[in-house]
Amino acid sequence: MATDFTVEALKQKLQNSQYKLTYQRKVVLEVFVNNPGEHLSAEDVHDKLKAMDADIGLATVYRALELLCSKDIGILQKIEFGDGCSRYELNVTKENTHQHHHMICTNCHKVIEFSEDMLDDLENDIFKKCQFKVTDHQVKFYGLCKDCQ
Amino acid sequence: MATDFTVEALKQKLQNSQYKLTYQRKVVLEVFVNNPGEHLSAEDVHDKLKAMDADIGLATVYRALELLCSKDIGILQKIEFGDGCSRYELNVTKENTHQHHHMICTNCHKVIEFSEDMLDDLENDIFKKCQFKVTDHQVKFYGLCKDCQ
DNA sequence: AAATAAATGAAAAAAACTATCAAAAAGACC
DNA sequence: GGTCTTTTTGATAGTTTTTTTCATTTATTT
Repeated sequence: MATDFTVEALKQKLQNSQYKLTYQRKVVLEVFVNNPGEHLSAEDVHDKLKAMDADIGLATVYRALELLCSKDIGILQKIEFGDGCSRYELNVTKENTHQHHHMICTNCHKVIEFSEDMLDDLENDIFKKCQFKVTDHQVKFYGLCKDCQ
Repeated sequence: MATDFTVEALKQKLQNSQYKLTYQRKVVLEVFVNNPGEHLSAEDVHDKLKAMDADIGLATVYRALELLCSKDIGILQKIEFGDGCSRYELNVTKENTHQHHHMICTNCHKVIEFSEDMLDDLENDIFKKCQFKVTDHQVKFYGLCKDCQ
């Protein structure tokens, strides 16, 4: 069951939790669908919307991002790269699907994705040793990309 | 070769890069040595210093934290837990040493450490597939701690 | 001890985000 | 369709964290 990023799916999820499907929420999702693989800040989303003649308020962008990241909706995922602002991307995590990791080049600051997970052993180990039930994880690798070595 | 958090080691590293050993940098390091396992924000460090009668400027705390985290010094490590501020801890990462991971309870927001690494296979795989040379990593697990399940 | 280069403190400024509240829009009901 | 109720939005002000500025102080070199 791959995650579905259509407006229909959004509408469904919103209605399941008593939220309304608004133009603003729709176009925020659109920005992510139209810019796959990018890690956008609230400001980035706001700018891209302006460029596509959908000039919605910045506060609304923040509110939409928060909602789309919430446990209820879960269409987006928030990531911290330590560059002073939160960034967001489509949430491709699902029970049976593997998660991807981020590799950050410490020289050119490019962010590359790595789509294998391989953390199942570690998560099982954590549960055995600490009784901590892992539901999600975020992994960042720092190092030198192909071009910067 | 375990990392050494003495003032002598700090002095050495600073001098290697033309930095000066100041009282302020010394006491910032001291706070971390005296509070092992804690993830302190700049504000936290500033407060703890005030409490030990070393009331240095907050801007200086920020500057010391940045320097101690830099590649040149590398005595501290910056972590983002997504709670609105950057946090810092002693950097225990070293070539042959295993890194620890953070587990964050999504219910009570407690942060627990897990001291096994187990990412060598994944890092080797990354190098084979992407020619990305990993030098460091940061792993965060989200889930429910023992008390919150 | 004097010179010089770097670091500090205090305050202002910047940046990212959040709260407020009146006006507008969405969905429900007839 | 139109009306009602509740949610959402936009604009702005406010908060919080972090950075910059610049005159003064401190560390190291000579």
